[in-house]
Amino acid sequence: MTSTLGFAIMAVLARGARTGYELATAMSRPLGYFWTAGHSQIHVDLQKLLAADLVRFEAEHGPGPQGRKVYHLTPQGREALRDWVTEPPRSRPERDELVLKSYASWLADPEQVAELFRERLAEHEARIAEYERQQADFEDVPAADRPAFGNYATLWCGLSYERHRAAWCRWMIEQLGAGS
Amino acid sequence: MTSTLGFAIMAVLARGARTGYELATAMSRPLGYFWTAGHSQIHVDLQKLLAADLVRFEAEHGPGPQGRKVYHLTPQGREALRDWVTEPPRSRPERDELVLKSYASWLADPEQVAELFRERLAEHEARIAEYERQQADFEDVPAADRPAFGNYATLWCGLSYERHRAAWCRWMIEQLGAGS
DNA sequence: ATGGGCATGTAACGGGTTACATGATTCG
DNA sequence: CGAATCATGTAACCCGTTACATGCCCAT
Repeated sequence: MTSTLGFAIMAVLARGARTGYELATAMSRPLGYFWTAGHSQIHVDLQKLLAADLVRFEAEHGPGPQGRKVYHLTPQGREALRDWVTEPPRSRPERDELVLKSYASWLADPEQVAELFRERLAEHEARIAEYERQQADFEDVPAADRPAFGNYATLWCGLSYERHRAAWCRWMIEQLGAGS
Repeated sequence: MTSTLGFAIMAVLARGARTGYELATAMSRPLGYFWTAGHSQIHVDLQKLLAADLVRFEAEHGPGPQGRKVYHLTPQGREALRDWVTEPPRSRPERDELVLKSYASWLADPEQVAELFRERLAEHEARIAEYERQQADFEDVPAADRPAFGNYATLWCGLSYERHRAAWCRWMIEQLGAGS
């Protein structure tokens, strides 16, 4: 059974061949906002994909103890990825530390809690500005059958998420100030 | 080092003494939208909290092979929880399978992808209706030093999140239909 | 020549899920 | 008396993080 990370790797590979190292940088923060992985896990999963013949690699002479390995999707890999896209996602449990903190916030000093949320708000606002810049680089919404559509769709979601988060932070700050 | 689940347990215990079983039901879906855990993990973590003297229990004669154990926070536990609230959250990596699917959606049949998002949209709309009902049960926003404030804050966040998600689903469905 | 970036991997560990194991109480 | 619910716990396994280990290539 291919893990979700396996599909994430294949989703990147569907846009072009990469080394494990390049996959790791593409999937590290702050890029790749929706699936992150360290290089160790990527190498492990690449070997599983290799065993299932969903990816293959061209060995190249280059840096590293074993040289470069440029991975690409096999036709089966592309097919498996396409089939996976339309399957309903297995829902992962929501785990949000900041929401948990808000749940216990009544115990703490409101001013300190407000400070915590002011810091988060600044982060969200910075990300909103960055995503808006990225969105402005698109002249139009790409057509749904072009790879760029995937980029645009995730960007739209990320922007919407950050705005929702920022709004919540503002509401929290307001509430915490109102009691004084 | 207390795990985040440890703090989640303490956050529930701060509202009143519970058994491990009651903690597990309180932290299972669909309740407890922001931190879930199975009973096995809860028992493991309760033993760690016990070792750190952050919680204690009263043994009661009752059901179960070892009887009931009603856990409550110790003063140190309450203090640790209060201190933790105002510490910045260690950010967990964003991992969102649906966003990943949207990133690879250009590979698949638009109508099938649209169907996937219509199903998700229906789920979000159902949750919005439920959360709105719960929100209506509050007459006012509770004061920031009352436990109910924590409930209201998480509910606010959950509602805002579901609306953002629903909006994204609607946008996706629209885009996927536009190409025909 | 040496330091930083490129590059591939393994090992140890922690947290979480699922399955397994056990048994008391309560209600019909 | 049997089933559902309440209740506690262990074991196997998976996934991910962090740390460790190695070594090439290129620019200064």
